[in-house]
Amino acid sequence: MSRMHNPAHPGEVLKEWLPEQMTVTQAAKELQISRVTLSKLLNGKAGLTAAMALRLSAWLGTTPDVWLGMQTQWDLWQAKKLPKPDIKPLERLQA
Amino acid sequence: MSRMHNPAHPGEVLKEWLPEQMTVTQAAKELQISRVTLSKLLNGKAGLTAAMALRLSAWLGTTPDVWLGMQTQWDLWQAKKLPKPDIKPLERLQA
DNA sequence: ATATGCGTTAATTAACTGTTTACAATATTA
DNA sequence: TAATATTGTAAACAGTTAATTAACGCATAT
Repeated sequence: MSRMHNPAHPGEVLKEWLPEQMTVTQAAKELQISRVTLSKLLNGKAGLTAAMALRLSAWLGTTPDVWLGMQTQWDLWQAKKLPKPDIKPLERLQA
Repeated sequence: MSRMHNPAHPGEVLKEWLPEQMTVTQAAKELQISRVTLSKLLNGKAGLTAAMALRLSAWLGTTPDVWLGMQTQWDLWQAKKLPKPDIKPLERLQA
């Protein structure tokens, strides 16, 4: 019953972690990635990879799992929107 | 302190869910994917996608999160093996 | 021998991340 | 006002990956 609502894109959440006066350019520099890559992530134009999760955790002092987990939930939500194949549950002999 | 050891590839775990006499060909048919796709997954030659997690959950009666979570842990483990950039923790004013 | 079924590999396609470069629009500052 | 900085976006490129179909080697059965 949990996770019923459209999960936020990890980039949206990341925005809230950036200090008020920190520019995207500066943040990208500290994360040692290109400004374009960070911009796309922040604006939901790219996914959050495992490598990026490690960078964020090192920078922000979180666990990488948090970030990657957000991406996972996002991916699942997107996948659920697609037409689903009609898969018959596996018949187990003697449940 | 958890997840210290090399996590199993989701395909390895999936193997244990297949009934003894079930062939890869038959399982692929029920999952409505090609036999090649399933074979590669089972042998760790491909990752477990969100769409696949939904198929598996429909077929095996689990949550999709379980499968996708395994892939997440696997991805993280692999990413940790790569050379990591030296990222300085973000200086927060007044922690 | 012939055919059928099985699992894996090969080749191809499509999609995606990340980079650099470039450009337009908007802010900031001198 | 004029110069500078920032941002979002796009194009082009390289590298990776999932998925498909075709093809291969191997086994088993007819």
